[in-house]
Amino acid sequence: MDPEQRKHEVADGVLAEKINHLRDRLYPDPADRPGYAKLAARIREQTGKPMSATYLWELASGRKRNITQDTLATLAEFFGVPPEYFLDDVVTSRVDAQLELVTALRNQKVRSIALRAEGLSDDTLDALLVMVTEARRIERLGPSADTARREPDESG
Amino acid sequence: MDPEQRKHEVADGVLAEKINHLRDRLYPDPADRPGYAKLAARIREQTGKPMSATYLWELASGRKRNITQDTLATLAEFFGVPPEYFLDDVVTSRVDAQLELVTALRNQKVRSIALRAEGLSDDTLDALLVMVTEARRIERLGPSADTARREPDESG
DNA sequence: AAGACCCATCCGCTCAAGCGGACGGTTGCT
DNA sequence: AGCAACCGTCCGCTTGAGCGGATGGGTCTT
Repeated sequence: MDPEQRKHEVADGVLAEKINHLRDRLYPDPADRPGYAKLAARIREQTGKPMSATYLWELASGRKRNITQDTLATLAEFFGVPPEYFLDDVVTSRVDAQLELVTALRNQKVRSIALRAEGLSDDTLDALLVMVTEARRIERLGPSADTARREPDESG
Repeated sequence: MDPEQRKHEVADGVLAEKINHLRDRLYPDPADRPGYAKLAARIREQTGKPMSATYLWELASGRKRNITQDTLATLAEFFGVPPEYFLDDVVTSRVDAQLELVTALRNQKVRSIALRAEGLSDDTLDALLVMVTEARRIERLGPSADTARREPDESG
């Protein structure tokens, strides 16, 4: 199975899967693997922050999922993962889309052009768009990643 | 609490600052800047998730700080930043560098121009820079935020 | 067979996350 | 002057995150 599709269907219970996965990885031997009571006790000892066995089970079984920043930080600290580990979901794709733009804007002159284009009239922007597209053709560059995309928002 | 051994001390206390910073970046013009009531309404419209004006103010003023994953995702989605922005300082500063551009790039056409300008030769970029600057003068727009800045990066 | 543990699961409570509605102050329009 | 709209701020309420303390069932010793 491809791991890209499952993040859509089980987007609700991902947190539970991640906690169980981290517990299994931290205690590979099922014989030595502690239950939620002992695990919560160890989290309390190691991090100094509160953590109850009941709530830990509720999280691991998917009954509760909307955790606060404090709880998230506690789990991340104990399992030795960055806090972002627990919240990478469908938003990741949107970040990727932004990264594409960030790559283009690494050039200082491209940045300047973008900044100075802000606020210009629609007609002027269209004219500039024609120019830059034509310049691309002249310099024998392939079409930009933008040409294929169609985003129907941005009221203005 | 225990203010002794926290590694992300800044990330804890300054959620309020981050929210205010993001609001100021998204609405650079103080005259057009909405209050918490209108801002919350826009968050609701744009994300489809609930968000009250009172709670938004409580967050921005530092009265509440331990937000849940849902609220965090709502804010991140609206402000166009990765959710880690509110957790990690490193991510915060890295994203902040881009936010100024994101403000300008809300316009779809400006985005397209920036994407297509990538890879063009230096001479062509200079020519485009002249054109867009001239267009600004013709349309009676003030100088962009970029014109005053001198950044000594991008050696090549 | 009974005591001592540990397990997953459940019930019910506390308290803060989150919200609705109001208050007084300021700006601007008529 | 009045009204309308918006602002930041406060109060009190509901809801759910998070927890303490049962419960019953399994697996060891003795």
